[in-house]
Amino acid sequence: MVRAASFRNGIKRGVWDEEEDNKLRDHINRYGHLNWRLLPLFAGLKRCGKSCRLRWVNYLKPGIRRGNFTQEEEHLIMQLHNQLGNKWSSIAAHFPGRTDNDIKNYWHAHIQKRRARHKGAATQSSDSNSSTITTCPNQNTPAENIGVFESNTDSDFNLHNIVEQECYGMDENVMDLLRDSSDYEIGSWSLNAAIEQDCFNNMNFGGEYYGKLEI
DNA sequence: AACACATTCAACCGCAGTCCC
DNA sequence: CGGGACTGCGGTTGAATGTGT
Repeated sequence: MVRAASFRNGIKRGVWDEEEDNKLRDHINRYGHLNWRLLPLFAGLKRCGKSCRLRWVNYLKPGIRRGNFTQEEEHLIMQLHNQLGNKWSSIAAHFPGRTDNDIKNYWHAHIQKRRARHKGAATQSSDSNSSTITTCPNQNTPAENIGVFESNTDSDFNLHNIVEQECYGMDENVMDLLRDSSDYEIGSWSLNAAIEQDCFNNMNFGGEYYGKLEI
């Protein structure tokens, strides 16, 4: 899963081995990293400074947290991404121990792909689904009233359909939040949860797209 | 078992911003 | 002010690993 080690102009590239990690860790623990360009020279590494910095920042620095992201973390990533865009370092600042690279990878590997899947499914389902939604968009409804959501769970119309059909110009991140809800098929709980998390307010979601949702 | 395709994630690349002379 | 050196960031790559056929 890593690039094979190779040399170019005397500089080693690719995967780091344990000995290199130890050299880098020991050197920084002793002397710090005031100058990344000169650091490999003094640490006895055949790497460029950039590579050393990346290795330290993403993997060797104490306190780095690895492993799976929790659902809460994923939701927060989506919220922050909506606010900040692809400012991975700013997003990572909200996750102690997580690196921007980790979050960026997670975003591309999980969240974006899931969206693509959902979009594909939405196209298919909307073709065969004859349900219609009546909304009152553009009512300039205050944000605190946005969450009004009336759902008849006996009908075949539920949050799933709303989200998958993307009928409201709904923000992608909000849709992801709703999709992830355990009672996605019913919807009311997850919408409330999203409201509780201030998703709508934070995402410039209020008023512009939603009035009262009537189904 | 063997192959093909998909996924993951560590690492590289290029660019922009900052600092210093 | 201009230019070079350096750092940090975001986009992208590519090889190992996983999964399906």
